[in-house]
Amino acid sequence: MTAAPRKAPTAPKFRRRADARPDEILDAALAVFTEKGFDAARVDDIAGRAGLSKGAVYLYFDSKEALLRGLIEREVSPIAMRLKALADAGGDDPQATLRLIVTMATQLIDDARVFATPKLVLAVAARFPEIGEHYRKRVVDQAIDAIAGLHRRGVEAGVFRQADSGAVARLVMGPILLFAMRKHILGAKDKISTTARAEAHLDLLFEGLAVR
Amino acid sequence: MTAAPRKAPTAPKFRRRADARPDEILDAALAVFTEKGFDAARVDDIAGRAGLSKGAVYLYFDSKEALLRGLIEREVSPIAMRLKALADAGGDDPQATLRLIVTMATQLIDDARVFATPKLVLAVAARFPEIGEHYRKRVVDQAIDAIAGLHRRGVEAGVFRQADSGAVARLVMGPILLFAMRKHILGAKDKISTTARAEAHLDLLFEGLAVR
DNA sequence: CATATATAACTGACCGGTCAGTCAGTAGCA
DNA sequence: TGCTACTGACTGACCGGTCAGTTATATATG
Repeated sequence: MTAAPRKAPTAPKFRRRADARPDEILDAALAVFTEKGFDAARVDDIAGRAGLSKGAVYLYFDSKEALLRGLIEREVSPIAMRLKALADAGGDDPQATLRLIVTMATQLIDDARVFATPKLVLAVAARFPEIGEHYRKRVVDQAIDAIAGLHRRGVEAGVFRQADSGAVARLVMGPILLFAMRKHILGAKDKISTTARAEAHLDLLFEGLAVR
Repeated sequence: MTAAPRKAPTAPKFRRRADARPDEILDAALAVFTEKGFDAARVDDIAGRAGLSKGAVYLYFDSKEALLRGLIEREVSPIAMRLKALADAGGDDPQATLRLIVTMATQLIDDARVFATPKLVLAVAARFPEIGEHYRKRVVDQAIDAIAGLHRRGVEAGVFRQADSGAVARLVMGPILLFAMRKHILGAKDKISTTARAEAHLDLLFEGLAVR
């Protein structure tokens, strides 16, 4: 909250940090948008949390909507990267790769900060359809395609059964998303460990429900 | 939009229908909230769509927020009912019941009107946590519990493999939810038939991915 | 090192538009 | 004639966005 004085006995009212500002403002915007929604969030609140006045925010962003767009934009790339990294990890062993993806995704999405952007996107998508669509194309569909591709390679390699690859992708992602939504959006607080959850998911994923 | 005149050559400016009003207003509210979000929706819009003036809305509801709460309340029960009906259908054959549930749920949620309330809940849950929690307890968790119970009965009957019932429930619901979200919130428009999707889901659900 | 000058970073009071909620009055009905 | 359902103009608060003025820092000068 209060800026640390450097040496002068009187703390300066503000410091010049033009290059760090945009990121600080976006951090604050993500926090406030996530917790109040886009409309209910006041630019004043965002400015306050970033340690600036409202006017300063408008030095870096044209409008409240620009704040939203800039935020989504900044958050999308890292997630897309992470997805790519997950999919590329050990591409020659589809089974092990799938285990890795499920385990990591389960753990990642359990973190409220990681899920903050998806949560925000879900909340604003009705008002800003392009944001929703952009997010789907760059994140959701990338993940789905990666898993579908992984499945196809696994079928060729003889380690996966023949099946609809799209359905496989949904079977991998769906349960993880469902849990995250219950927890981060609908306020559930079950206390199963992420590893236990991933293991149970993987067991069912590979073996199915049928007795044999 | 325009009220149908009953017999008079000049259409009356309004009709006395006090008992039908609340539902009409809630219908309009659901439409406008879903399409614009809670804040961006104007009470004037809702009134207009219901064929009334804004003042009339306040004869039936205390506030905009009361409109939201009344709406969720009204929409929760039917869905809970429907879930109960699905779960109770043919309780002595767990396998067939699961097939039925997946097929029906896949079809139901494909309808934008059916998914309108869940979509709205997801959007407002950040601002009104009790609404999210209420919806989870009365709808989401009911569905999860119903499927988990079904699985346990199936295990006892020897038709399902032993497994974590919670994980089974997520494996049943998750993929359906994921598809609905992509379609209704993120604007995806794939054109797989619902029956094909349900079949692919069921195949994987029962048989899993492992080769045998 | 001290002082003057320039300018970038920032503040906060203010304006204008929007909208939830109110209420005095009007239309339909019995 | 009286009652109920309803209208629509109005109000008051709120908030996005602006801008004249202030403060911190960099640079120039002695």
